[in-house]
Amino acid sequence: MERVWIEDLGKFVGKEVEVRGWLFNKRSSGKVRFLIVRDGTGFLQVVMIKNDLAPEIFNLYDQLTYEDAIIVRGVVKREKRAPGGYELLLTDLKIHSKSLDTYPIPKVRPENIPDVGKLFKFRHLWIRSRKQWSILRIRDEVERAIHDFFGSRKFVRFDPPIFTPASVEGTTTLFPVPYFEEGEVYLTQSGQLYLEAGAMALGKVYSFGPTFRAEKSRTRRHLTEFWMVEPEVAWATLDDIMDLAEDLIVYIVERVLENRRMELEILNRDISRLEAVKKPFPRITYDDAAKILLEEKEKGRDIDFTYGEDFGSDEETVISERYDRPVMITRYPRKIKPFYMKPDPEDPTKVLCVDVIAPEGYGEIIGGSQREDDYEELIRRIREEGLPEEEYSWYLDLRKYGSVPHSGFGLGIERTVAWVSGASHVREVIPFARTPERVRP
RNA sequence: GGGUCCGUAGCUCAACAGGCAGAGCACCCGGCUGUUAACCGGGGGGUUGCAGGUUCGAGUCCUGCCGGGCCCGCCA
Repeated sequence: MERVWIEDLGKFVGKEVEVRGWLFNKRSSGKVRFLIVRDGTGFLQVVMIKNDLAPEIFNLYDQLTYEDAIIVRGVVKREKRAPGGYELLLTDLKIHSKSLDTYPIPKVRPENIPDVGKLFKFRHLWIRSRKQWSILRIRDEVERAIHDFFGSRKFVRFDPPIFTPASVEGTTTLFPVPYFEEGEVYLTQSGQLYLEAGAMALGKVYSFGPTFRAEKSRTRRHLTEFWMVEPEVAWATLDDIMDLAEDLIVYIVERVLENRRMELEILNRDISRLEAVKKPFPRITYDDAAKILLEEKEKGRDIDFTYGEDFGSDEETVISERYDRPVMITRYPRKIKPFYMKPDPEDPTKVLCVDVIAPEGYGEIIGGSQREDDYEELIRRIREEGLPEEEYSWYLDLRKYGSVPHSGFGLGIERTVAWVSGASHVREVIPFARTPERVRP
């Protein structure tokens, strides 16, 4: 008999197969009993009919409790009444191992679902639930889409170091790590400076990996450990990478709609909001965005924004509400952006940068820029920021030996997955979230 | 760093103005031949986060401590 995964059951209609998994739920109406079995690839209704089964098998039902590991055999049937469209008419059942205690997470009643925050102490079990299962499968699809996107455009994956001696963005906080005679190094906040070196060597590169920020940010959009994808392209201008960012986001959303529709439905995601994500995205400047905020303020909305400062998350939401797709905001004031961004030749008080704000209040998912490629100008900026010049000597070499225009951006995986899946908090979209107050489990 | 809310059964929550600590789910027992996070009947389950105070009497009021949630700033 063939052992199959639930996601492949459609290929075995009429055949007797074996499924190995865990008991997700059970119900009985006497002589007909139902098991919901999950095996990681899906959820399956299993039917036990008293007259068709030996009593010692039929009665095993009474022993079953949540999350027992079980092995079921039966005949696959197409069945409208079954969730998922297929069910298994049981012929044999084995309890591989019993749950030793009451399962700590209620799974049956929607009104009994604890606050998301409280569930994190059970994260190792919580990921077995339908919604978390769906979110993690969407995350996988997003990540896979990203690799396929860059692969098809012949970008070379370039893995920057995790241990770094200096900060990319001097203002944010770093996690120090003891490092032999060196004393202290830091966990990376961004691979960008290394990616710029990679772009000069390999043309089009991207990195995909974890980054760390020791910010005590307690919001639904922050983690201390999060994943980023960062492309960097030689000879690319700001407009070039804005096109790239737009294509990437559209592709990610398309792929999720194509391959993870069932999961979106389990999450009650409004799919029409995702279907609206098509090219072109609106492109506005910082000054345009500031005007929008001013208009909204005149309409009586409570907006606390001063021209010249960065947008807060409330302001981002107000701006994004005007559009049904991500909005790209360019040319922020130079003084609120890091040293490596190139000033706008038409207005040197601004830099050639872009933030992409996701719809529905999910906030900034991309930050990118055209990089300063002039040697003298870059030194000047490093000194202006009071950064340790010696640490940047290798970075300056990139401008010394055949400097070219180049641009790149970073896309936050968790914020993107949270937006696409409709999750309320980025902690839900990574298997084991790290926040200032939680590193367990 | 700032603001705000909450700790009662394994989980979610009640308990009016201080007066016998309760319900749903989970768990155990019984019933039901197509259930749809089924349903019906019964049962076991508590140091009310910890320490102190006020009171005839504290889950409830006061003080301190511990733990947690949500929002903002910073950012992706």
